[in-house]
Amino acid sequence: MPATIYDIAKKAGVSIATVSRVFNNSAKVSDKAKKKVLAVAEEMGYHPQAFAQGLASRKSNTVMIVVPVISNYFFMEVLGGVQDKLSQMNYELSIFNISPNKDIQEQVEHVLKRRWAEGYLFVSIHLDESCWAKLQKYNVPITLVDEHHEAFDSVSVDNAQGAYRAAKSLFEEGYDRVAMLSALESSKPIRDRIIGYKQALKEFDIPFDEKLVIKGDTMYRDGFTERAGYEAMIKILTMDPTPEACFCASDIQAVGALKAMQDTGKYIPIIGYDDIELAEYMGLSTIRQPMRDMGFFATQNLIDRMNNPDKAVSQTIYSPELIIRSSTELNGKKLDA
Amino acid sequence: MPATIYDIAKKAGVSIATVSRVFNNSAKVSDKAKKKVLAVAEEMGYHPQAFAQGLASRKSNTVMIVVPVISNYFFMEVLGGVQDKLSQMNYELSIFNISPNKDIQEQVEHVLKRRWAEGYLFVSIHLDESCWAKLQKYNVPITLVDEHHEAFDSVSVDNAQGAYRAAKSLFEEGYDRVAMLSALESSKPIRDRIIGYKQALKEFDIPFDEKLVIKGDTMYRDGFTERAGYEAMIKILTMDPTPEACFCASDIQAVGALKAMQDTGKYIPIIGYDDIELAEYMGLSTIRQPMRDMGFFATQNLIDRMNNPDKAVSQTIYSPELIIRSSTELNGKKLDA
DNA sequence: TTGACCGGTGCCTGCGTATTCACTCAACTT
DNA sequence: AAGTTGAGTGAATACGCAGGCACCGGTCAA
Repeated sequence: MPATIYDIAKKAGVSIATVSRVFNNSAKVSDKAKKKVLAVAEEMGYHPQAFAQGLASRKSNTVMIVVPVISNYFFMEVLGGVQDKLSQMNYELSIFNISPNKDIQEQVEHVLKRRWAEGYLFVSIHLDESCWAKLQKYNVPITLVDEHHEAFDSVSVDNAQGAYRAAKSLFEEGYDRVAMLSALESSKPIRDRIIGYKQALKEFDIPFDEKLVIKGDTMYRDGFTERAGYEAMIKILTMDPTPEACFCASDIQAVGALKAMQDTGKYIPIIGYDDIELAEYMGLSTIRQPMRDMGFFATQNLIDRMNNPDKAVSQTIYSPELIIRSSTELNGKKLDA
Repeated sequence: MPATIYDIAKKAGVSIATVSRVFNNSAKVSDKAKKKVLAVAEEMGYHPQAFAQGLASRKSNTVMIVVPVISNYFFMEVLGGVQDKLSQMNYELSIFNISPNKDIQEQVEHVLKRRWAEGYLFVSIHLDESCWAKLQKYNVPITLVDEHHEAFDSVSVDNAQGAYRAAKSLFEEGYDRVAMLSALESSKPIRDRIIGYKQALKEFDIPFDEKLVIKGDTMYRDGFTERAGYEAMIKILTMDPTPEACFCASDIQAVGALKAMQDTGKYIPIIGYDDIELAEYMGLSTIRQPMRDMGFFATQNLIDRMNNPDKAVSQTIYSPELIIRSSTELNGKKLDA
C-alpha cells in the first residue's frame, strides 16, 4: 500500500497539517520541519494523491479538451498549442473524445456533470442553439475553438473569409470555372467555406453551379482525408468541361487531389486550406490558420476565465491568410513537384 | 452549488446508499426506488462527481499517456488507436507531456506518485536501465509503446530490422553509396535504425562511412521535421561524390528531402520510414509501422494488466513492412511526383 | 510587568462518494 | 406455528487530503 499523509506525519513526527502545508507551500513551516517531511516523503516515495487533493480542495487543476476527432492535423496542432500553455501553468490535461455514434449533446452534458475538470476546451464541437443554451446553465468555464457562440469565450477563424480569399485569388487569376473540393456538409467549417466560396462567385458575377461543389465518397473523418480528396479530384478531372481550377477544403484533401492529378496527368491549379507544415514542402498554396496559436490562446483565455468567472465573454476571430505557392502558379502545366 | 448525493437522497426519500447503488448498478435496488432516484437526479442535473468517486472507490478509470512530444505523426496515430480502445472500454484519457527542459526521470516518477491514473502508457519514453529499475518499484500497470524493456509489457516495432530492410532494398537495387538521412542520435529509434543500416552494409560487404550519416541542423522535435529533412538532403546532394540513394529516418523528413531534390533538381531514390497516410499520396517508398494498431493493442494490453496485475509480462514486437512506391523506382531521374 | 503580536503547529471537520454490516419485512418452508 | 430465506434498505465509516481555528512559545513595545 502506498504511503499516505498520515504515514509521513507519523514518521516525521509532525501533524498531517504540517505535511500538507509542506506540499502546498502554504503558510509557514519551519525549515527544520520542512526538510524532515521532505526527507521522509522521499524515502517512502510519497506524494499527495491527486484525487484526494481534488476532493478536499475542490480543485482539479485540470483542463479537459472535448473533441470529436483526435487523429486529425487541425486537432494535433491545436493540441500542441494547448499543451504549451498548460505546461507553463502546471495544469493537467484530459481529453474526451466525443463518439459519433451516440448523442453528442448527451455526451457533452455527461462530461460537464462529472466535473472532472475545472475548465473545458471544446474543439470543433458544433451544436445547435438550444444545446448551447442548455450548456450555459452548467456555469462552468468553457472556451470554444473552431466554433463561435455569443455566450462563450471562443477562438476561431473566419472560415467564410478564408474560403472567400482562396476562391477570389483564383478568380483574379482569370479562372471562371473554379471547383470546390468539399467534404461532408454536416461539418460546420465546410458550410462556412461554401458560403465564402459563393460570396467570391457573387463578387465576380459568376453564377453558382452546384455541380462544381464536389466531394469524395469515403466519409471517414467527415471527408477530411487524402483519400476523399483523391476521389473528389478524379471526379473533377473527368467532368466535361473540366474546371479550370480548384479550391480544396483542406490541405489533406489537397494532397490526395495532387496525387489524382499526377495519376491522371491532368493538372489544374489548386489551393488548399490550413497550411499544415507539409504544405510548404509540397508547394501547396493554401489558407493559413494559426492552429497552434489558437490552441495556446484559447487555453490562456480559458485559464483566465477559471480564475475570474465574471470577466466579460470574449470572441477572438483570426483572419485567415492567403499563402501563395507553386500549386496555383501553374496553368494547365504539370506541377513541378 | 451543484447537487450532491445527499440532495438526491433527501428529495427522493431514500438513503445515500441507495442513490449510490443506483448509479453504480450495484446490488439490488427496487425498480420503484431506482426510477424515483433517476427522476430526481435528472431533475436536479445530478451525476456522481468523478473525484469523490475516485477517492472512495480507489479507482479512477483513467489511463494516462506519458509522452515527450505531442505534435507528431507517430504519436497522433498511436493516440488514435488508444482512443479507439479506450472509448470501447469507457475509460478516461489523460495526457502527460514530458518537458524536455526538466529531468525526465523526475517527471515520470512524479506522475506515478500522484496516482492520477490506474494505468500508464509510456509512448516513446526512453530511459536508462537504472531508471526503469526504479519505476518497477511503483508496481503500477505500465505499458511501453515504441520502447522495449523486459520488466514491462511493451509494444514496439523492430527499428533495426526496419532500417535493415530499407537499406537492403536499396543495396539490392545496386546502389552502393547509400546515405542515411538521420536525426538526433539521442533518440533511441534513431540509434536502432542506424544499427539496422550498418547491418545491411555489412551484409553487402560495404564499409561503413560515417560521412554518409547526415542530419539537418534544426533539432526541434529531435530532428523529425520536414525542415531537418530538407536541410539534410541539401547536404547530401552537395556531397562529392553524391550518394546514389538515401534512407530517411522518417517520412516527415523524407517530405523535406523530396522538396530539397525538387529545389536543386537533383534526384536520387529515397525511402522513408513510418508510412504515414501521406506517403501513399506522395509516392514515397517507406517502412510501415502499424502505429494505430500499436496504440490499440498496447491499450488493450494495459487494461488487461490493470484487471490482472499478476499476468505474465508480454513483449509484442511488430515486424516493419517494406512498402515500395515510386520514390525508389527512379534512378537519377526526376521524381514523377 | 503586561499585552499585543507572530511564526509555527496540531486538532478537527468537511469534501462527496462507495461499501460494509445489520436490519426489516414479506414470502416461503417444514 | 416457528423457522428460514432473501431482496431491499439505511446508518456508519473509510477514502486521503485541505483548511479553519485554536493554541503555544517567544519577541517587542509600552
